Amino acid sequence: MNRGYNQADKVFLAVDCIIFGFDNEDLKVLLIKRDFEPEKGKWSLMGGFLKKDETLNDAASRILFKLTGMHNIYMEQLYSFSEVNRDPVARTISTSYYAIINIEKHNEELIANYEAKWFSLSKAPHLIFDHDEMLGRAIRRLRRRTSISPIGFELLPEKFTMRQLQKLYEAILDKELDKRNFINKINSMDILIKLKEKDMSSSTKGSYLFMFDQEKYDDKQTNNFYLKL
Amino acid sequence: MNRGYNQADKVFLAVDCIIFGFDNEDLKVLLIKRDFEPEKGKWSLMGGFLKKDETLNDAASRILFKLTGMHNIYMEQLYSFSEVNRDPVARTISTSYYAIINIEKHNEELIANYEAKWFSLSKAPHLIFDHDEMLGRAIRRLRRRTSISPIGFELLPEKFTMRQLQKLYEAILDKELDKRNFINKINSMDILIKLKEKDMSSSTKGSYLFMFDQEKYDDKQTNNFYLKL
DNA sequence: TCAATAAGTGTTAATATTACATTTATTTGC
DNA sequence: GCAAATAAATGTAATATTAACACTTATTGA
Repeated sequence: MNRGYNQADKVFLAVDCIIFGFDNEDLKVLLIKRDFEPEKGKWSLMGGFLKKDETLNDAASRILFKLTGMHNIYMEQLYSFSEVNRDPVARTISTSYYAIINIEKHNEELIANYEAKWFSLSKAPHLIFDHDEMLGRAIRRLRRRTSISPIGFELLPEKFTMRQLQKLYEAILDKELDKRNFINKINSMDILIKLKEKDMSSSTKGSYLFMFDQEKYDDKQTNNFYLKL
Repeated sequence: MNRGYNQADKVFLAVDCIIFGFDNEDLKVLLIKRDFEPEKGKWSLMGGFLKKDETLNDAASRILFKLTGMHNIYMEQLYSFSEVNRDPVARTISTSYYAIINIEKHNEELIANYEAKWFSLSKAPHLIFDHDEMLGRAIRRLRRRTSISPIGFELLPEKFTMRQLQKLYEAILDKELDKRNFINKINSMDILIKLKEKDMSSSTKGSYLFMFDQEKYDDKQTNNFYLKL
């Protein structure tokens, strides 16, 4: 019977990735300079087409790997964009994913191939198609995620100082936080392990390094809580 | 150049709708009995294919209208499902939408055509394909939505009692709420207009009827807040 | 040794949330 | 017409959470 399966309604399905990173100062997004038409030379999110035998998640992973050389990147599906003329070449629906990676772990060469660059959110250029909206939604989602699940594991080096973690939250939420209150709240989440080691780079006194307690972190990420910052 | 636009990768894109309603007791979902293969005779979400010249939102509206006879239904895109073999007939990706409607306003005839039925969430049957997962995600999203934007306008009659509103929240959140605290919190949102009229059906004393203040309601819906219940 | 720098640390006040019980208005049955 | 029954309406006190706030400590280098 195959009711409704009309070949004419078939569409291209693309995946576009909003890749976030953190350089200890700003929250950044990785953008590529398109080297093909349409919109050649303009800034864009990294994307690609869904292939016959892969899921959207597979496609997103593949696309992320292509640009960063990294596997097992944290990512989350965001939203599917479907304006009829959003892509001038052919009817294409695009499902956006946001990913968060450790900015130091990506493969520089690959990034250079794509003429990709990290941009602070406040300095990101205008993007092609509806990519600006994709980015906007991703930022909102990321901000909201801070209140229902811990964040940072994917964005920070293995060992980090409390101040680095605070700067990360400040960058994501785009607001300043009180040092003492922040520490108290993070501690009450009980996801950090305080090391004996100190980081001496930022002060003469040195500051203790922390690691995430993987198990507790994963648990909090799965079983949502509520954190007000 | 049309890099990457390979005809072979084109897919069918479907939209499936999770339609919520409220009968003053339970939160319900509207399901249809499939009268076509595959899975003929089984319960399913109402769905359809994205057509050439419409957006996903358009498609969802069209599908909702087909089943309920209603226009301008509140709805929200949820998630796109893309397991390779999720649909046994052809590679089909499905974007799910959840909608909330006033259960008394739908068109009974249309519903009968589809052998559709309202099910309390706790009594919903198993659904075809990945529709159980779609429903699960929709419930979670609806629950979360209660804490960031007001709810009820789409689910209640124009005039309603405070108790009805409370029952609605209790049904959505699946937990009992304290009457006085509930009233205080709802009042602090400042989205209701208290009428002089009373509803006499539920008690001898009668209880005041309320309406939503459309403007304030819309404002709260747009500019999120946080409501803890 | 002192000046400079960032780290580390607790308490109090304000606000928000929860728990909780009595009175009121009206109808109906005696 | 009075009593009983029913659900509505209402406020306060206790507890928990959040926000505001400033001084001491360790260390380096001038």
